[in-house]
Amino acid sequence: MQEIIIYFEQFQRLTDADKKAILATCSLRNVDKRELLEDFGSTSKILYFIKSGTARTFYYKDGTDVTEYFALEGDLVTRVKSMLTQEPSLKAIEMIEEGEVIMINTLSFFDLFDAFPNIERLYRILLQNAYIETVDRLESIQFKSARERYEALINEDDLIQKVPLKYLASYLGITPESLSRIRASLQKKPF
Amino acid sequence: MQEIIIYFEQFQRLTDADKKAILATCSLRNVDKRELLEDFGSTSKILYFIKSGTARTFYYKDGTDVTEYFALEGDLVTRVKSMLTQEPSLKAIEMIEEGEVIMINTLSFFDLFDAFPNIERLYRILLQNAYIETVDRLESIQFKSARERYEALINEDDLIQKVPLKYLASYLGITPESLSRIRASLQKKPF
DNA sequence: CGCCGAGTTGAACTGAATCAAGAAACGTGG
DNA sequence: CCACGTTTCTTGATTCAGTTCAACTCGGCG
Repeated sequence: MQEIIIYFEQFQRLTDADKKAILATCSLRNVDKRELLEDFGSTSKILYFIKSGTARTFYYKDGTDVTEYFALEGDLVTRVKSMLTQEPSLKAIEMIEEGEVIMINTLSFFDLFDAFPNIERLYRILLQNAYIETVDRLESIQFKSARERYEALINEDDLIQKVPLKYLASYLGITPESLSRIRASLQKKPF
Repeated sequence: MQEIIIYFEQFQRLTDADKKAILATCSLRNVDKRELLEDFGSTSKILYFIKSGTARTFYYKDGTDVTEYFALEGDLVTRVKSMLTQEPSLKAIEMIEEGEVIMINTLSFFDLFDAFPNIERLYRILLQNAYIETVDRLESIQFKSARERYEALINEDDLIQKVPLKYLASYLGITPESLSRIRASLQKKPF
């Protein structure tokens, strides 16, 4: 489970004791394609790190499936609001491609804060980054056209192209038909 | 400056020592209408609490003035990204109505974290709340019509109705003309 | 007063949604 | 490993919310 330590150390230098404490809150899980990491209605107590595979958080909005977020290899996922408020979530986390995830027990993890200040700092930085990402995404939805948003998305990580189109469409806030047309038009003039 | 303590205690119980430490990082400022609390290009080192008056953060997007956020009486405002990353901001904070603000020196405030765990916790909660608010706003922009967004906005705090229409429009991600039409149509059938 | 920015109203235009139908890809069972 | 049915993706025609551009009105301030 070293992957997660390597990931964390991008943001905050950790001592051996820090690392050991973190690893004690973690466990591994293999997940099949289509399997749910977390189901609707439950309260989030786990933060997932995607070792391999692809996941998404999604929910039903007026009966249609809406993808809120994609987690590719090396990303963290959780149902943020539920994890932060400890209220049941209306969202679920599903594996799009089978893979392996590291599960961080958030309650044990939060308990480390008193004894391990680096870990609390790390957590704060993760939270800040996620926040900034959301603010940026808000701006992009508000002021960019569907096409610009799609282009920005594949530029930032082209792995995302292997995700089924219908999931991508709802993530971008457009219909699958529109996304299909955007793709077709990019084929013709990809500049 | 008790107002800010009262505000904070909604989220985290504070000892007298906590309060004293917080107040030592605060100062007061009277601000005129149209005056900038923070100008473009500077790096954010202050978190503002609006004692009275109204403020907004805004920036120029392709030459047009875009309001990112409104802060009414009893709200906190800052240029989040710049405050968190300590990079210069392309945004500014302006007073829409003259009033009085409490300025929290964030660098001193962050320095309190080691000695005052309650304050670090408080900060984390504030960050979490702001994050959740942003996630909700993202969802509303993505899935609600302009009219629904406007209705939701005035429902949550009708003080916002006294803000000039053009600022409201860009906040909602629509043109002033569209907002004017929405208002006109609500006059006719306000149900 | 008269000007100027803010708000309103109208008409034409456009990006994306909707509805509908066909093509391709996918997986499951024989 | 193929055949069939289901799901996913594409393409077309139409509609609609919101934009753009332009002209006009109103209210406040010098």
